[in-house]
Amino acid sequence: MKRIAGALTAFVRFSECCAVAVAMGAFSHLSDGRIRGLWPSCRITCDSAGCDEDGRHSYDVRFSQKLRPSLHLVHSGRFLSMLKRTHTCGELRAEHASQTVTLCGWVNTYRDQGKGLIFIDLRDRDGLTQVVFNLEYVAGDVVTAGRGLRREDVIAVTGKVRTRAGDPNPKLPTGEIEVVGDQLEVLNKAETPPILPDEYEAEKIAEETRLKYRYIDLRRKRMQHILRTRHRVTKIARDYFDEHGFTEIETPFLIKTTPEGARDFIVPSRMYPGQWYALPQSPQLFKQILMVAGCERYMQIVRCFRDEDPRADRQAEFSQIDLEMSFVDRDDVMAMMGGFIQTLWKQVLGMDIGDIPAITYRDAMERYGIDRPDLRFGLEITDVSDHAAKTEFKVFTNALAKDTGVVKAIRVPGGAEKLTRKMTDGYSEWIKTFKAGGVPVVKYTDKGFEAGIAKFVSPIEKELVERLGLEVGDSVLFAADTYAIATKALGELRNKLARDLDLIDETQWKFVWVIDFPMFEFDEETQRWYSLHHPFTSPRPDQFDQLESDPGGCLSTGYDLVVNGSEIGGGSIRMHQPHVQQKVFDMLGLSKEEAKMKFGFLLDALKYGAPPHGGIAFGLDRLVMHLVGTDNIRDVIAFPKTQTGADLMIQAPGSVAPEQLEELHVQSVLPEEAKQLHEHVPEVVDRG
RNA sequence: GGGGCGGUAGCUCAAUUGGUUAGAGUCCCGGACUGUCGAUCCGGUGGUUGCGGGUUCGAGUCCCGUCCGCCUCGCCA
Repeated sequence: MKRIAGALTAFVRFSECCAVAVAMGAFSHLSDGRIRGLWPSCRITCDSAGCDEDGRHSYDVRFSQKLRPSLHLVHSGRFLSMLKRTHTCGELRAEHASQTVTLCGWVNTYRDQGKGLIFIDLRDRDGLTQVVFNLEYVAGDVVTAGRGLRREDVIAVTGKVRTRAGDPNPKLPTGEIEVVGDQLEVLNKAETPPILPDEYEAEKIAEETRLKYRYIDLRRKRMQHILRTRHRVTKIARDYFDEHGFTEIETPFLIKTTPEGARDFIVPSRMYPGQWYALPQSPQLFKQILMVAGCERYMQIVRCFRDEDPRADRQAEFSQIDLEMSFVDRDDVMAMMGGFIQTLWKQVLGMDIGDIPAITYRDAMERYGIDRPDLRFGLEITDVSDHAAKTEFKVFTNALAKDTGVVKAIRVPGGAEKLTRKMTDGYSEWIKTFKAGGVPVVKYTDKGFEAGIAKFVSPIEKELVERLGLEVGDSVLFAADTYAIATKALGELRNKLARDLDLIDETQWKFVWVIDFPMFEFDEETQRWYSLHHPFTSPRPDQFDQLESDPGGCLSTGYDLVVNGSEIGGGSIRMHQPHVQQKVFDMLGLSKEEAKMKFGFLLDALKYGAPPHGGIAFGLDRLVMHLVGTDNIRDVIAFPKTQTGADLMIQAPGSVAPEQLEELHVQSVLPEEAKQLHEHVPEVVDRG
C-alpha cells in the first residue's frame, strides 16, 4: 500500500489534462464520509475525512497498487474541494472590477488564441461571462487543463474581475468585464455533446433530438427562461389566491373512470382483481365535494390526464390551476379570476390588460364562427342567407334548402388586390378540411361585382353592399352549408385570412369572457343530448324552466376565458341541489341507477348541505405559452411527450415483466399487426 | 382512424433524368495564432442515406410495406 504523504488534497491526474475529470469522476462519497474509487490500474481508497473551517473536505488517500508511472500529483489544491462559487455568470459588471470571484458553469464556447491566450464563455442559468486565461501567468496545470476545455465541460474558475482589455461585447450584459482566470477546476469533463445549447443553432435542431437530450436542450437560455416563467406563474397564482382566502388542497390521482368526456388513462388494481382506477381528467368532483366539506375557497395546481391525440397546444398530461368558491355567482367568480389574470400579466409582463369584456356564445359564433374568438382583428362574419336566397347560384340555393342551411360571408377590406386567385383557390381546397364545399368569392370594384361568382350575386349587389358595408376594392368570401359547417369553416377561414394577410398585431392582448353557453348539444348520430361544458354545470337561474321544456335553448352559467383566440380557462357555477343535478342526468340519458353508480357520492353530498358554488380551471401550460410567446406546448413542459405519447428521453412507454402483469391480473392481448410493432419498439425508439 | 410534410456524418443541410469513391458547414481531432467573442487560417477523422423488401447492369433518388417526428381533421364533457 502506498500512502500519499499528508492529507490528500490534490488532484490526481495523468500528465494529460483530460484524465483529471475521469479520475475525479471515479470517486464517490460513502455515507460514512469516506470516499472510494476505482482507477483502471489501481484501487484507491480514502478515509480519515476531515472538514476545515470553510466546509471543504480533505482526505487521506491510499493506493492499493503502485501508481502507474504516468500518474502523478500535479497540484496541491484540495481534492474534490470544489472552488466555492461566489457569483453567477450573469451578474458581474464594471463595478466588480478588481474583486476576486469564483464562477461555476458550463463551457459555452472556447476561443484558443494560441500559446498565450484562451477565452472561455462560461455559462450558468444566469448568463455568460468571458473568462480569459493568460497562459504566461497561470500555473502549468491550469494551462494544460485550460487548453483541454471543450464545450459543455463543467468547471469552476477563480480569478480577478477587470474591465475588458479588449473591446467590450455589447451583446452580453456582462460584456464590459472579464474574469482573469487564475485557478481552474474541471468538475466534470463532458463527452462531445450531440446537440449544443446554443441560441444560434438550437431552434433548427430537430425536436426529436432535443427531446431525447432534453437535459442539454434545457440548458439553453430560452428554455431556462421558460422554466423560470412557469415557476413565477405558479408562485403568483399561489400568492394571489392565498391573499384571497383560498386553501391549496390536493386531490387523489387514483380515482374512478367517469362516463362522457375524454378517454381515461386507467390503472389496474392489484388488490381488486379485474377492477381499475382511472387518472383524473380534472379534479372536478373533488373540488365540488370540498365545497360541500366547507372549505369555501379551494385551489390546486394539478396534473390532469386525457388519453386523446395531442396537438401543438395539447398534451395528454397537462396542468391546471384549479379553483372553486362557495357562496358566489357567475360575476363573483369572473371578477376574482379576472383579477388573477390582470395580476399575472402585470407581474410577468408588466402589462395592464384592463377589465376583461364578455361576449355571449351566440355572438361569438355568429360574428367569429368560433367559441374562442380572436379579437385582434376584424373580418367579422355576416349572415346573408336572406339575400342569397334570391340568387340563382346553386351552391347557395342548395345549401339553403338544407335543414339548417345558411349562407355566410366575410368582407375582406382591400381584398380585391390582396387576395390573389391562387390564394382563393387555395382556400376552396383548404376549407374542405372542415367539410365545406368551397369558398365562392367576388370582388367589389367601381364597376360593381367582378370575377368569381359576380354574375350570380350582381342581382343582390345593393343588399350585399349595405349588409356588409362594402367599399370599392373589397372582396367577399362566402360559405354556404348547414349552420354548423358554414359557421365553423368561416370561423377557421377568418383566422387563416388574418394570418395570411398579416392582420394580427402580435403585441396585443385581447382577453374576452365567453358566456351564456347552451347547456346541451344534440348529437344526431347517437340521438341524445350532451353537456356542452360538463354535466355539473348549472343552468342560468332564469333558465331553470327551459331545462326540460327547451333543452336546446337552455343557457348555462358556464364561462370560458379566451385570449387572442386561445382558450386559457373555463368554468361554471355548479348545481348544488340534488334534484336539479338529477334532472340534468336525466336529460343526458343517464339512468337513476347509472347516475347513482357513477356519481352517487356527489348526489349524496349535495343532499347534506351543499353551498352554492362555482369555479374555474386555467390551463397552466397555455398561460405560460402566451407569457413566453410560443405556440408549442412542449416548450413549456420540462419533460414533454411526443404526439404519440412517447417520452423520447426515458423511452416511455415500455414493456413490463410478465410477473408484474400477473400480479395485476392483467393480460396483454395484442392485435396481430401490433405484435410485430411491439417487438420493434425498443430499437425504434433508440434509433437516435 | 384520415390528410399533409419530413427522416442522408454527432448537429444543420446538399446531392441534376436512376449513373464515378454520397458532398458542404458545424462539432470533434491535430497544427498555427497574445484580444477573441457564432474567432480566424491549414490539415484530418467521421456514413447501415430510418428499417425491410422489390424493380434495375446500377437506387439516397423509382415502387411496395413499415417505423419515427412534426402539422392537421376526427377526438379533446
